[in-house]
Amino acid sequence: MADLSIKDIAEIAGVGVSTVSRVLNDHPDVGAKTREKVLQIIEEYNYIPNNSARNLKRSSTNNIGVLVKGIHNPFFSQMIKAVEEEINKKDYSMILHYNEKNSNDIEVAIELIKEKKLKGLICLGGDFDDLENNQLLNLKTPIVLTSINITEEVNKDVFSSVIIENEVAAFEAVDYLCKLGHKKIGLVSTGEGDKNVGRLRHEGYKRALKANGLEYNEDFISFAHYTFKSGYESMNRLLDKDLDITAVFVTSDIMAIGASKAILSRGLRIPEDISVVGFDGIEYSEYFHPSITTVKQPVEEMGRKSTEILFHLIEDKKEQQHIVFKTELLERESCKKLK
Amino acid sequence: MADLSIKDIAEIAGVGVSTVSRVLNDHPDVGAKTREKVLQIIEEYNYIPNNSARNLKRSSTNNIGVLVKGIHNPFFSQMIKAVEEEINKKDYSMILHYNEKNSNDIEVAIELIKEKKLKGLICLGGDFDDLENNQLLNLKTPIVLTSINITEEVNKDVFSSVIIENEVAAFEAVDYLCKLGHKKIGLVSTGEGDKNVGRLRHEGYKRALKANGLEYNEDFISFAHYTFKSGYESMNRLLDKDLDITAVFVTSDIMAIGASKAILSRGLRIPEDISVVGFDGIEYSEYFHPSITTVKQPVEEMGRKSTEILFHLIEDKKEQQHIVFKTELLERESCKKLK
DNA sequence: AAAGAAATTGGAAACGTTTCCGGTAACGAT
DNA sequence: ATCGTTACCGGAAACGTTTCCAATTTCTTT
Repeated sequence: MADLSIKDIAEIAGVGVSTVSRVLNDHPDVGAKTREKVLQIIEEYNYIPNNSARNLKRSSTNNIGVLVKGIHNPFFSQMIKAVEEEINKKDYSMILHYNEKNSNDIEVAIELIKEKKLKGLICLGGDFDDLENNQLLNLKTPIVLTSINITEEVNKDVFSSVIIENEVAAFEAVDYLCKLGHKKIGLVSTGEGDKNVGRLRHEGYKRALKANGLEYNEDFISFAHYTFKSGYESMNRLLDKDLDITAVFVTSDIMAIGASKAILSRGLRIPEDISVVGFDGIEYSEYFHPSITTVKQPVEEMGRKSTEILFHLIEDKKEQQHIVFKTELLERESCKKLK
Repeated sequence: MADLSIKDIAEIAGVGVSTVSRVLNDHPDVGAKTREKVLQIIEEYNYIPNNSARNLKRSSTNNIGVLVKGIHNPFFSQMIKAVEEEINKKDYSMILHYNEKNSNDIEVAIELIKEKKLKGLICLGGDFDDLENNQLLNLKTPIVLTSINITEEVNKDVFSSVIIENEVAAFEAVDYLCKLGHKKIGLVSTGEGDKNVGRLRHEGYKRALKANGLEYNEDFISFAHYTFKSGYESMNRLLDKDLDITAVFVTSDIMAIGASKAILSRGLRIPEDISVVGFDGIEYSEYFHPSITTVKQPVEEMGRKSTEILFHLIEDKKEQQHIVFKTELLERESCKKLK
């Protein structure tokens, strides 16, 4: 049978449609007995309100967009999962969209918001810096940037954000290697084009070297992007230089796994010959052999918090929030103390 | 400014709203010049039709549901990506939903379809066997099961499916080990509760042993579910039995990585002491060290095909399709020939 | 040129909600 | 009994489309 409408329910319950609507939306002025009866009929006939009609009338949807740059990174898969769970609890729908590597994230976001009439958007990774004439601002849709570094101070009034202390975290990681006695520490990191988290991790590396009286040398840097393969190749380029590095900091776990593979494939040992520290704390790094010491981001928490902020923005129209999470260095098998 | 409506466009273009609607929907009977003019106005004013109104009128949505069991498996992440791309090309929206480990997949599917008024559903993994009184049938929403084995013949009229030859693929994997001279081959596989692909891979293992004159022995079997950790633990249980196995077939790559980690952590070598064959062909198995020989599923193709079938079902109301893909054994570093 | 057919167009109803507005009922106070 | 207040409720308009139907224009055919 065709779906029941609110009119049918009203008729069955012997009340007006507006009354049913009020019950449905928890509006106050409806008598207790009437409310009870209507609720019972709804239950009995398994009535589900038509969302399209609702959305049309309310001129908005229940759609939350999630825009992801770099699906292949399990770090984001995990985050998506957490986000989905939160969204689902509140009876919104998650519309997932993956961004190509070279797409203009801002443009895609705008189009997505307009086209799907999104009520809010969460962006996982990507670049949202070059905001021209407040395109995004005047469509008034709340946006949360997660794992994205906002460089322009002014943009903090446009977006909310959830992030970690990338610079500090990287500092701690490299400082850890220094304290273990390493003097020649390589860096495998995302390129200079990366104004986002990659740059900050790079900065942390620099600062840690300096703090430990070591010289920063560009020869020790090799660029990559967020894939196994790129980490592998980048590490190989670094090793080809014969710099006798004893440790390497890699700014993401999947790259760290690629890099580790490169090291091991050459017959070098981890950590005996080269120590490795990764970044992210995905499960993969724990099950690599040897397990990889890494900087763990509280990924689920970050996902949940992002969603929570978004709902605040949507429901209460509060001002933007900027949350910074702490990270934790997980010591595992991939690092060795030099004597 | 508020969004333009079709009425505004009609007015600007000096035509009736129905004409604009016809242009929008590629209906035939509208004159070439009028069509041209309307199109130009639409372009100029950047008009985007209101989807809620559309959906209401059409009494359906553009939402394609994707129901995933086991997000943590990168095999599915990859698949989701492929599916998303296809869905996006056709200007539908993907609504992603993750299923809990112990949820009733059929119930969730039904609820999802009703609640989100889905136009179609793709299920990645899960269990859709115990179909009671055609609950799903009479809501008439096309459903494609991917990587799910349909055991009840009658259900092939209810769902379409995309799958690989699990039994054959597993046979080939184990046969490969046999041909390398292995006599004592362990199996790490999903439990007996798994009526799905796990069972078939288990069957393939059995048949390969038999075909090579080896005895099937339950002692050599250890059960797990699809996580790194479970693969790790399961392998440890197997090794604890001191059966002197020289090879193990693991029915998914993430489990295989966990299992390999267990082997290596004991100081055993791969492949010198134990050979390992995995299943799926995820990228990580290539970057594990040693890289893991595995059965590669054409995951992107499978995702694309699933979506394609779904669109056929939606648009042409064709009959159900059941596609079986071929797999490929990728020989890598984790297997050794016994002399 | 007239008639009929075909192509093109506009008007209006309908989809299922929400919400404004007004109305009735109940009740206490006078 | 009348009035005013409050609580509760129903009718109907409106949201922005699609589509049926009828009307108008254009084209063919004679």
